Amino acid sequence: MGRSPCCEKAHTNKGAWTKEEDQRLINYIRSHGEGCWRSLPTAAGLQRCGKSCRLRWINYLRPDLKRGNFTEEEDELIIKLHSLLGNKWSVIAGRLPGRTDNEIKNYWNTHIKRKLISRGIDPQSHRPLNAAATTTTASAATTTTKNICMDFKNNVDQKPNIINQRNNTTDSSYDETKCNSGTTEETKPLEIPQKSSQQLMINLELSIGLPLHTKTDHISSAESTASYNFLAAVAPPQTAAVPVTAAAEMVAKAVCLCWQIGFQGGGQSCGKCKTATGFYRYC
DNA sequence: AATCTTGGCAACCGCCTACTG
DNA sequence: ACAGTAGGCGGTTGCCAAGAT
Repeated sequence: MGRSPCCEKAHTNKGAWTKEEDQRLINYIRSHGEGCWRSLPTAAGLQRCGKSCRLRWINYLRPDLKRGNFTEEEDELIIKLHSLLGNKWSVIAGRLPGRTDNEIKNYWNTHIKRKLISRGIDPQSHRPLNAAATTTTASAATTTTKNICMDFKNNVDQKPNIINQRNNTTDSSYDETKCNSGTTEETKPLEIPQKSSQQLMINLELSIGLPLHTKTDHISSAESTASYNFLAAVAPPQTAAVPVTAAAEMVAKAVCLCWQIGFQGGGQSCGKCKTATGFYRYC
């Protein structure tokens, strides 16, 4: 049983928006800005539900929307982020400037799912299809954690890369042999295999877990570097623009996963993670 | 040419969460 | 502490265009 409707349905239009309605909404938001969606329809002279206005604006009318097909890079980014975050479309959309959660969700359901299946990868678990079939009973959280394969194999020149874990192709499927279990303790020495130039793409591999460090030593160099690579790959432009050394230092100190994974926009830590001593903790 | 099927996408619905009084 | 509310999110639906028969 849900809440009562957010507006009086008897007096609201439904279905496709007309050009006139679009123009009214655009005009109103241009002069008054976003916010207070409940009162917006009345103020703007629209016979629409506030939610509907918000959706229309966010998904279709916003001026910063990127129209057109998704690029191959965007595809791979979505796949990687989905393997990390699951169906957190809004969070994923936050890492793709100009794309909306609805757009990404639709694109996932219509294109990427098929693409992954054709690669032999289960779109939900991001594992090879035959393997996924045996692990479908695992919880979503467990699956997500297990699928996170931190790849510390960084290039000397810090170029981000996606590393194929099966056949040296661009396939991004999960490989048990290169990831440890759901725990995040990185106890084994890090291997640095040779990679071909074709593999120099975006490194979105990330490990999530509690650090085993003290305040002053709470992030390993490997974690730091890998986190930096992830940041550089998926952070918004303003964050990516931070000089390499400065960014690495920031990552080494500010271990706010909300920020690094993308729960926060604008390259900021979430605030809740910061302790009285100025260091950050996982939250 | 007409009908059926399929794919893509915009929009809606219901639930959840954060905020406020 | 609690209830009410608005905003936000993910899942689902329904419409339409394009392709197949």
